[in-house]
Amino acid sequence: MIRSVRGVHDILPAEAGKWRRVERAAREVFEAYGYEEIRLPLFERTELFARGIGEATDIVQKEMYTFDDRSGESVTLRPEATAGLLRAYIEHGLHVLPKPVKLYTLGAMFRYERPQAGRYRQFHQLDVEALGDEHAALDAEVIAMLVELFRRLGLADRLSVEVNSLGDEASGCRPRYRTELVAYLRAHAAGLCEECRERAEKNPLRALDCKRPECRPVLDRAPALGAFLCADCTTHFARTREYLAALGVRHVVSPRLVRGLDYYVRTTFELTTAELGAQNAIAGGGRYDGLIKLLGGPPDPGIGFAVGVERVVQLLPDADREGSAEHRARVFVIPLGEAALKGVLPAATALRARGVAVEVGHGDRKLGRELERAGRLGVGHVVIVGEAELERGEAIVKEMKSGTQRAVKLGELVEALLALGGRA
RNA sequence: GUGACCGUAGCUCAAUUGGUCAGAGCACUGGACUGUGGCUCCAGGGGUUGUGGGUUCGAUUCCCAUCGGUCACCCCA
Repeated sequence: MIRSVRGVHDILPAEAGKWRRVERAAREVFEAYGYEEIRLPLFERTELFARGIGEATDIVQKEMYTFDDRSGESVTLRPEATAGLLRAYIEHGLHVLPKPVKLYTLGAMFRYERPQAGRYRQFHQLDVEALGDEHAALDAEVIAMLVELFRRLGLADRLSVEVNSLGDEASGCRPRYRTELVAYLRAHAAGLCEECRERAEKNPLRALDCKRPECRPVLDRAPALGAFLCADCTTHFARTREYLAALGVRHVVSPRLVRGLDYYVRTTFELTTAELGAQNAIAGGGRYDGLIKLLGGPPDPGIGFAVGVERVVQLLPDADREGSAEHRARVFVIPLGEAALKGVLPAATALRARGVAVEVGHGDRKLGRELERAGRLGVGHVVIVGEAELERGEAIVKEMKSGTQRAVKLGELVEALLALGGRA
């Protein structure tokens, strides 16, 4: 047997309904906020991710699906959507559109990682980016929209919203803080775990998020980023929070919220849940004002987020029997014998053309068996056509729930069933 | 990349210290019920016990390897 590749999963019909719910809700919410869909390639030149995500990040160093195509060019299955979306924004000159340019996309991403709860090699994200506008009101609107998505999915009260400001590379407040933090971590290396001592050199901000209790005393007294923010960043963050309050978005400031990608500046945010084990982040994003320029585009600011669809789906309750039958056949046609089958096919086709889902039996089974199948498929009505009915040019329409049935002329069958409408 | 636990029918799981132990329930197909269902009863199909080696008279059971699953670390959505 040929099995699927490690870390990838089939989404079977029983689960697909939940995915559709999530995707439908996302489209509705994003479009209500003025975002338009953009569809992007699943792979890009490796260089794009190396530059956009950061050479030093784990994603680029050890988690990318990278290979050479037949021309010898190195390409990579996208590990996230932002880099490719910005590439398209630059390549097609979308920056000439009225700002902010609001785009969303959804689909599969790939990372070569060891599978774990909520983390797979092919995973799916909803990705939203608002480009060319740095107003704090936009930061708040983006976060509010994300919360609205989860409210609509009935999950809002199982999530918490964390926000932080990382300062700015350009204004220098983040570099200043990083220098200070590294000095502090080195000075107190004795009180830190080995990993944190490494982080102090590699990625100092991430040390703040260490889960080991022995590191807490040192880390809790580390210099706080907030105190180092420049005047502009301080104001931007304060105003973002004011707008969030005005939008009614409850949130907590989490000084340790330091995202893993190099390009984030100023506002960062995350939606977390206590229900998914170690992979507790369900969505996250932030501002990346220098990234578009870094990728060769105009000096436009940007802010966006990604939602892990697998993690959202895990939080959704299983659809009940009614819900899962939503898209199944609503009418089950049971011909008895070959002649009846041929006689009823035109009506079935006509119904399908009118948007009614129809399942047609093959005419070679016992009526009782077919009714049993119809019952288990959960259809509302069955149409029975036997030889006797065929001779009279009729069919029997039976309502499954009540068991009542009546004869209908074959020529009037389509209209009769359509008239049953939603109750079918 | 590191570690822990796990791998028997499509699914959920049984199989006493290695000795008819390859089974049950659900699901599927057919029959009881010659054209009226969701119940019941009966029967059937389906497994080289993840794969490959090894120990043994004999391995689902013990050992090694490998592949996969799960969870955690690293990191991250």
